[in-house]
Amino acid sequence: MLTIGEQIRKLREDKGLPLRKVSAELDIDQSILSKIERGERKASKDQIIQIAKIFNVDEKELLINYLSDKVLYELINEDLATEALQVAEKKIKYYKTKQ
Amino acid sequence: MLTIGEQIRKLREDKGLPLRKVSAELDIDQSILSKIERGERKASKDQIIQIAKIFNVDEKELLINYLSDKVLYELINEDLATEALQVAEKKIKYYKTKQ
DNA sequence: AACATTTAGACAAATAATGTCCAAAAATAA
DNA sequence: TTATTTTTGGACATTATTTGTCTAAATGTT
Repeated sequence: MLTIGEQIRKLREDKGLPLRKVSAELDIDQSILSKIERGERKASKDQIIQIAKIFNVDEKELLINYLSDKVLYELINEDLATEALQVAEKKIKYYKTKQ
Repeated sequence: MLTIGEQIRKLREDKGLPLRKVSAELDIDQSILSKIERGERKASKDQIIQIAKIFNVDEKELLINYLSDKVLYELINEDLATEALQVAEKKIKYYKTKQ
């Protein structure tokens, strides 16, 4: 189970690319990409989509990892995280059927 | 199934209190509380805890509703919301056992 | 009508997000 | 070891978001 940052680093290292190359494609400074990979900064949704393209991997899978990390980040310091997630699931289902 | 805002409004109206009174206790303008109740603004965690005290209701229950709403808000426009939530649950469990 | 309550929106201040740039540290190659 | 490349840390700037005040308009109540 990898964080989105770890997954990006793995994709990059598996191709033997330096931060410089990938960050150039993303049009951001390499230090930002370094921070994203180490979880010190968050990527944007657009950046994740671009990364999926760059490494030719399934966009959905990457986005799911990205989104679940965002949720994790929001709840990780909460005692009631598990309970909140379960209620969130019910709510999501409820509002999805409503739409 | 009420949003945290709807729940707060219900608590307040059941006691017949005007926004003015409750917002004074929370030390915010009444227009802010009005917006919180209608989901136009987000409350802070501290405000939720204070609201639980003001209305003498279970703090945990209110916090779970608050946190799940925050998650919902983050995912409601995402096609992959359900999938992300399920992965988030696995991750939470994983990181909880690690700690 | 008079009064109380709620809502809308312009505005301001504080905080968070997002990036650049450069130098230091670490890893790799010669 | 020295040189080179890559990665990381942090100061700084800019922009966006959050969080609030204030006032006036809208709505509800007596």
